[in-house]
Amino acid sequence: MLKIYNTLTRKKELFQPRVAGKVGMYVCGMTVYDYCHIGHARVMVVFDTAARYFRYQGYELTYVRNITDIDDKIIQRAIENGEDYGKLTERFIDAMHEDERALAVLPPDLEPRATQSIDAIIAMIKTLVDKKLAYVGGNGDVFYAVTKFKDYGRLSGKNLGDLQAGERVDVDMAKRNPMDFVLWKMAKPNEPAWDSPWGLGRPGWHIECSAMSTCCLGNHFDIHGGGMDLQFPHHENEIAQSEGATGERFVNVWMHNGFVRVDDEKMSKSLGNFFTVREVLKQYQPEIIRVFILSSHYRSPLNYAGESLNDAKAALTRLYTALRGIETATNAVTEDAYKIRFEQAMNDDFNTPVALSVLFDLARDLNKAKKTDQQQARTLASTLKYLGGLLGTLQDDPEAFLKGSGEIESGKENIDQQIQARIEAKKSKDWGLADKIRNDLKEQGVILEDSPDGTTSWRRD
RNA sequence: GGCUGCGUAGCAAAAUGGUUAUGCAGUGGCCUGCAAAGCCAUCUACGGCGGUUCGAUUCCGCCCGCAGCCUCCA
Repeated sequence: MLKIYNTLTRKKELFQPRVAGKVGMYVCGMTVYDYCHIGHARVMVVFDTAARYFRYQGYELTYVRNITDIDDKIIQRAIENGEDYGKLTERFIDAMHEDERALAVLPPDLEPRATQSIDAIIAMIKTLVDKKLAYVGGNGDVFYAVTKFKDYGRLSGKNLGDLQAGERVDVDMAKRNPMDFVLWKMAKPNEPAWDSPWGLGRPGWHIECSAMSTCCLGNHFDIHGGGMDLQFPHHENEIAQSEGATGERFVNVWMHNGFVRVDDEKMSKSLGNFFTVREVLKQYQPEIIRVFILSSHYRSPLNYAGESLNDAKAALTRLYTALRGIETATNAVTEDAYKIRFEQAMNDDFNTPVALSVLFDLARDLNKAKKTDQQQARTLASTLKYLGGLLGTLQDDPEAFLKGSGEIESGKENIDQQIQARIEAKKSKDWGLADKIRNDLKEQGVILEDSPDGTTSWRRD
């Protein structure tokens, strides 16, 4: 029985789909004006893992993750670059999809874009204006009147009184209440704009998610996810908009993932302490990043450091080393004991660190079986690969992972030659030469491993 | 200031009212020409002070420290 921590109730709850056997999940995606960093990668990997698990559990899942392709930052970046904003967003959408594929993140079922959802956005704003939940401000922008929504602040545990006491809020005189937020923003000259009942302009950030999620999944759906920082005000505002407009409950379960940190500080664009996915990929194989992300629970902070990536690499190396040289069959019988433990972990609010620990126990068993019982070894290896697959890992050929992908062929040939030379040296008991070859290769980052049968295999350090 | 959440061994990271997490690193052993890998054994814990309890790292209170949100941010 799957339990999920619901931000709304601050408790783990038994997951009960609105419609038996079906799940609708919406996740706030990227604003595409720059490359994805590791924090974005975490959202992608975390919810991809959840999506995979829902499907594994037999649910018919509709997974929606939007793209914010119009907002202030995009416009600003386009101006800085002297680039058409549409060209800019296309570029970064492509880059995002590339990163996603690298991290074995399966595409969501629907990926709506703000600029392609303008009609739905305008319709929702219109409803809100008609219901007097929204008004046109002094500057022509349309605002949501937060005081008209009784539950405002419930998700983030805030109340309007406390918020208004905050002094850092820039009071916009066009608003009636400082906490009111913009639904439709009037265009300045030469800005991208769409026609609306309130004039040429563009949607505010919060409304697009309300419009796109209800469009794709209906007024009321199961799960809404995103980073912790979106809890307030973004998700709070979404609730106000959607429930205000439809009069129905919006979302049953709110899931928020924790941040990636650098030196105990949030990794973010504004702090400038971020590492892009493509940057990290130059140094580490993509699967290492994925395992790094899954090695901590999705709600916990995840500290980014070279050391942590190295840990993930070592962990993954152990698993692939266990799988090395064993035939795995896709339809093979799986070891139920491990499968059960794995599922128990995942059922407990997607506890991937525990799920991974099950894989390590399995690997130990597999290593033992390799020496004694080949049939059992195959079963365990198949189970390991199968369970790993549920986390989106261990699907590579073990040799390919251990030898490093994108290896230069000539490099490989050279290594093979050296290994041959060393085998000859060993045959003539020239240990000095044999050790020299091994050390030379080690300095090139190649580690040799002799088998009892006289053959030698290698892997990258 | 208000509201969330966190504080676990050398590092990372989980669970749990009494019994092995797990990965890396360390130590001893097996294996090996020697290594590596693997296997076996093993050492390092639960921020501080009180309370509840037969018993608390685990529940409660207070304190200290840290982070996040309250402003665009995954």
